[in-house]
Amino acid sequence: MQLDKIVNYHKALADPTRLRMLLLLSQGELHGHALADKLNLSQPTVTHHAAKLREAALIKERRDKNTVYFKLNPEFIRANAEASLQLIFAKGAENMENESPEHSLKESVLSNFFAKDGRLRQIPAQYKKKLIALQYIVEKLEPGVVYSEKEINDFIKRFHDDFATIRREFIMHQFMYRENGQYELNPPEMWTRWDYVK
Amino acid sequence: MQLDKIVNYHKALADPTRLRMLLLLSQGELHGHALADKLNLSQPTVTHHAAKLREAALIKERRDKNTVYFKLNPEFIRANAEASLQLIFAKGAENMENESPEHSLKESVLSNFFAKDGRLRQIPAQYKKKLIALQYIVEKLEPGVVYSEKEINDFIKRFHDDFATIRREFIMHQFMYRENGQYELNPPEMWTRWDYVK
DNA sequence: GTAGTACTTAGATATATATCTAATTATACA
DNA sequence: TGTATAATTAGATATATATCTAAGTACTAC
Repeated sequence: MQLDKIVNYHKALADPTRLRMLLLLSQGELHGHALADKLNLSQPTVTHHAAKLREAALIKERRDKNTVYFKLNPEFIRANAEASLQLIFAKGAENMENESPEHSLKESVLSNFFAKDGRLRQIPAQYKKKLIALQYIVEKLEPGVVYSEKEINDFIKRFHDDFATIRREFIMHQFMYRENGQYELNPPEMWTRWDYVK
Repeated sequence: MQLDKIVNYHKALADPTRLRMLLLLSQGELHGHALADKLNLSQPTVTHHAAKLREAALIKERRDKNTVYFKLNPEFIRANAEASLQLIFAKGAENMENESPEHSLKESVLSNFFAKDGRLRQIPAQYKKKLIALQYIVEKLEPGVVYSEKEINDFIKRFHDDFATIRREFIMHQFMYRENGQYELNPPEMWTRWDYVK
């Protein structure tokens, strides 16, 4: 549900400590310990807030030895801000209506094309249904995380053997972008959404 | 403190019920009862959320007989979204530093130019100090409320007898805007801020 | 392997807040 | 003035969450 994502975005920013963290990170990447120092907080507290920011895809992390460095994920921050305004202004009526009717299509695709163990029986041929299935899978990836091609393949294989086709579809419909063998989720605002396809 | 305003903006939007309210209001104004119906909530709950949205200046209210109509305050919503991104991206370092040093100037102006009863002894001649005094006064106005000229005059007279000069300064430094005798606060982002004046 | 460092998880506590019902206030109108 | 309608306030409750300490995990380096 689109609305929840926007709520989570705002929840992530609705805390002075997290805003201060982002402010510090806007000057460059920092590791957890440094953040705890600068913010006068315990390390677990930093972990707690970092998790929230990561869930909302507002920061990225990179591990070097046993130190984790955090940095901003500016595209996602902007994309969410934009999506929030879009939600309030651009859409309006349709939005509310959209949910129940289209919901049923989504549910029928999920129950018809996915087995009980969560695997995709076959790739839907119909465009709209294919998008629903792809989105369902892609949402299981972590936003902000950089995946190698092997990791993406292994991930997709959990759902379907033809990982090459699905990986290509991910790129084609802008669920992910690829840069020299590295894969990363796009912000949901960039995805080709089945519920806008007429 | 700038940071708190941003936090409050995001807190206001960090709740699904309030987002749904804004969504409904994006299609036009509604009264409390109608909102309660559409959202399947009790009226006190609507009052509760409306208060939060009003505090963050995201909605405006208008009373007709004993019915209160709510509508969006789009400029403020956009201004806050913008300010939030500015905070994270544009500024960075200075922001944190800015606070303590400049704080003392603000405090000295407040204690030197304002009497214990809260009235302004005299309008500061120095530009920066004048802005501090004006901002202090203007912050006592409700965001999103439309004031008549008489109301503004009466309001200013609580602080200083020369209401005409101060009213003119409010407009000049973009604290407020005027449209055929109606006055309304501008979003803080539009104010000429003393702490950015070099 | 053992020790050290950085981070995460678990569990406790205090505060905040979303929601409701019941009581109160404000306004209109007969 | 009395009654009806809409809104607000008060008070109760349940849930969420920010923070801490203590214990556990992951990785490095010797």
